[in-house]
Amino acid sequence: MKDVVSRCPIEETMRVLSGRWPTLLLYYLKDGTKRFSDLRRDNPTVSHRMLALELRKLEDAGIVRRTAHPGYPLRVDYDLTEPGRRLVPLIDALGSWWVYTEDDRTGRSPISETNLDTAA
Amino acid sequence: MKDVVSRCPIEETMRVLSGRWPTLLLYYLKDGTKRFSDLRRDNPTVSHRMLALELRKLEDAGIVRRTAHPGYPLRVDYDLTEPGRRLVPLIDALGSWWVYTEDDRTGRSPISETNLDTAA
DNA sequence: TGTAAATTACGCACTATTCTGTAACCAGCC
DNA sequence: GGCTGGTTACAGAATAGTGCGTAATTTACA
Repeated sequence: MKDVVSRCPIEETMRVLSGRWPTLLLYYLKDGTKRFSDLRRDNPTVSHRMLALELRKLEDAGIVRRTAHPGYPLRVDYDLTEPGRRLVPLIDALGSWWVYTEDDRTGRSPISETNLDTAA
Repeated sequence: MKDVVSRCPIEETMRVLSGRWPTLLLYYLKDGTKRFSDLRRDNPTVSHRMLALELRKLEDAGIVRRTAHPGYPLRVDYDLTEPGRRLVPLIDALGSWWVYTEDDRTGRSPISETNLDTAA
């Protein structure tokens, strides 16, 4: 349980993306810059604490950029970094995979092994 | 915490892939059919309980196929389904993303926003 | 030849660890 | 005092690991 520092990039990636919120936040942030309160509104089920925690995790991972504006009622903007933006289409691809393979996964197609012509 | 049954395919996908083991198992299974004990050998840090649990989760998700051979000593084979195999390159892409964006994520390139020429 | 031990893929109960939410509090400025 | 973003303290829930039990057959060995 220490921290085995797996050199495996897939594991590293999943360490950041695992959980319920990271991909959701990516989803909302791809529209552009958002504030803390915007993100809470976008996703009312995330708690104040979780949002702060997850945003910081994504920031530490270099996926999200945090910009604090000095001044009165505090203002902090969040947006995706370059790497973050490059991640978005990959996440989308996973969503497409889910939709596209639905019949196969749920066993609608009993001969999922034999349709070699459609594969590739 | 009930189960909000998010209709979002990305959330659904992440629900299956989240955690430490699913992508790892996918990684080992892409080589072909493996037995329970093979997978334990491949990844000595996973407990047998976790392995059984995760394999079943992947099976339920339609990503992994379980084939039990009757008779004792018990023998069970695991391999990827069609959807599972289609998932592999997407997972690999995440790994590549991690490696490829490393400099940007870790802040090696202070002008990660301005190198528009290199992007796309 | 008989008995004990190993094998394989688990299930179950118990414990340790981690995650998540609630609530309260803090900061600075109107 | 109110607004915004954030942190801490605590509690309960979810998750993960350890170890034991099980099945029927093979092997080990005296």
